[in-house]
Order: sequence, then structure tokens, then C-alpha cells
Amino acid sequence: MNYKYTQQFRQALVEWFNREKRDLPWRQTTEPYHIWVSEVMLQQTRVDTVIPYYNRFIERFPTAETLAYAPEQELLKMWEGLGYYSRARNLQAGVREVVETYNSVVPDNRADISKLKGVGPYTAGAILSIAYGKPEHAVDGNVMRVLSRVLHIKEDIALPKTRKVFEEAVDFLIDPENASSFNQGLMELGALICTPTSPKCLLCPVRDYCIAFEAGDAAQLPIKTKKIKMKQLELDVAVIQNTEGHYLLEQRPAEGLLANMWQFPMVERNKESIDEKYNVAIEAKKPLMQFKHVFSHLTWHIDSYSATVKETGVLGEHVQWFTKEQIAQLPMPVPMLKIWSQVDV
DNA sequence: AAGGCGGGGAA
DNA sequence: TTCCCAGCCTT
Repeated sequence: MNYKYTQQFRQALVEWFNREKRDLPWRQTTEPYHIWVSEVMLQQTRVDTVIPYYNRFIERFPTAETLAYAPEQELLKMWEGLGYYSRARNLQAGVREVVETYNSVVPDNRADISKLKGVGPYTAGAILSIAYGKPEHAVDGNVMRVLSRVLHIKEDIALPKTRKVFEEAVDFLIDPENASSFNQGLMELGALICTPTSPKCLLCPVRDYCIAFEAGDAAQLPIKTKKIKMKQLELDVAVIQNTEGHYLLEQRPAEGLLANMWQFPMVERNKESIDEKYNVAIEAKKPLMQFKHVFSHLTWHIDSYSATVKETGVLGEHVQWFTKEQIAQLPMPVPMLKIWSQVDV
């Protein structure tokens, strides 16, 4: 690599991190399982969002053993609102594997830790460096942004193969004596100083070693190509109450979007009917709320209403009646929680 | 290599 | 609106 500031960069970054780092719950420990939980929660998720989830999760599942065989519904309830729910399922599968195969000790090498469910190249490096102090790369979006500027790398970070360029850069730059602070320093710098728009270069501890700053085009990096348009789905959602005051809910399929989570009866508008799909005859419909819920790849346009039913036919396999107390225990996606909050129970 | 997979904060 | 966040899995 043609970069002449490696030593200065390392020292400036590590010293800045140790001086300015935020006080975050997962920085109170190097316990590998706790670091693992935090890193999975932080995937595609902001620090401020994760903090309360992490605290509740560690309180409920303080050790790998306590998580390994917890009921999935309770696990999903702990994850409710955090999104990307397969992360929770994969984390539990990985933790169970550690308990059963590695005597509850999280592996301390990339080959073994990478075999665990839900542990990709980034998470592997994060756990190895933060929990074990190993000089392993942990390249996330922050790191690619920071290093694209510092090293003036102009490859398209939207392409999967580009990650390798940055992994090799970190392998070259990383401070082997301070791997944890180095990796976290890169990410902290990306979060606080070297931000996507309007980077705070005048406050940057490595400004003197940043090629993009010298070239004056830091704000134009990294290069990232555009992405695709989203699909739209128009849905009618019915909160249906029977004569005993119970509510009808349906569990989503075990695979795909919002897997295994619970929702109120839902049909694609003008394509299906609640009555036919759920085998109920609803009456006394009252409008609740209309809103849009945006996923990463899809938008739901929801029209919701409440209704009552006198009698039903045979219910589908994943459909059943619940009391409002039971509903409070079910993992539900945010749009359903939003509708439920409008029902005066 | 491309697409599926949540939800929310910031500009 | 648009971006994108301490990414991973499947195809």
C-alpha cells in the first residue's frame, strides 16, 4: 500500500478514541457473549436505538446458556421493534451451537467463529478484536466511508467485492497492540466526525493523514451506486372482536418477512376479502387508521378498521382468538402495534 | 452478484 | 423524499 502515515494514523485514532469514546453499555465489558449480542443488534441499526434493547436483553438473557433454549416467542418479543428479526433467530442458533459444541466458550479464531449462524465477516472481526483483542478486520459501513476518504479509495462500496479492498486496508493499518480501540475508533470516527454528509473535518483527529481532506473531496466519498425502486402493497387490516371480547390474530409463516410474528387479519385490497380468507362474517365495521409502513424493500399502504363477529366457521391453522392480556405477550411488527394502540380496549 | 430482510433518525 | 445505519443469508 502506498500510504505513508500508518504509524501516525494509528496513534492519532487510538488516542482520540480512548479520549472521546461514548459511554455505551457494551463498552463496560469484554465478555464475548455480551459483545456478540451488541454487535448483532447493531447490524444496520443505530446506537441510540440499540441501547434500551441491549440492556433489557442482557438482563433477561445474561449468559449464553440462558439464551440458548429460551422460547422463540419470548425471544422475538424481546426483539420486537428492532427489525430484521432473523437476526434474533440466528443469534440464538449460534449461541446454542457455542453452548453445545464449544462448551459455552465463544471461539477466538475467525475460522470457527465464522461458522456460527448470523456471524459474518464484520461480526466475526468485531467480536475477535473487541472481546479477545485479536488484530482482525471489522469492516462495516462506517469503516468503508472513513477509509474511502483517508486512503482516497474510489471503488463502488455498493459492490460486494469491494469489501475485500477495505479488509486488506485494515489488515495493513490496524494497530496490533490496540486492535479493539483501533476498530472501534474507525467506527466511532465514522459515527461522530466522518459522517456521510458534511463530515466535520476541522474536528477530525486524523485530518493530517487524510488524502481526501488534502484533495478537498472528502464529502464526495465514498462512491456508492444507486439502488432499486420499492414494491408497493395495499392492505386492509381488520381488528375483529367476538362476543366474548376476544380478538382474532394470525401467525405469519415461519419463513420470509416478519417470520413467525403475529398480525391482525390482513388481505390485499380488492383482491381478497377478510370474510372469505378467515372464514368469518364480520359486521359493525368502524374505521381505525390509514397509514404507510415502509420496509427496506417494500411499502405497505394500510387501511385498518375494527369489526365484530357473531359466529365463525373453522379457523385456519395459524389463526386463533386471544384476550388482550395474551396479545400483550405476542411478538408483533410495528405496524400492528400501531393499529392495536388505536383500539380502545 | 443481486435481492430479501425492519425500523427509525437525519438532512 | 432520500439516505443509511457497528450486515447476513439465500439464490
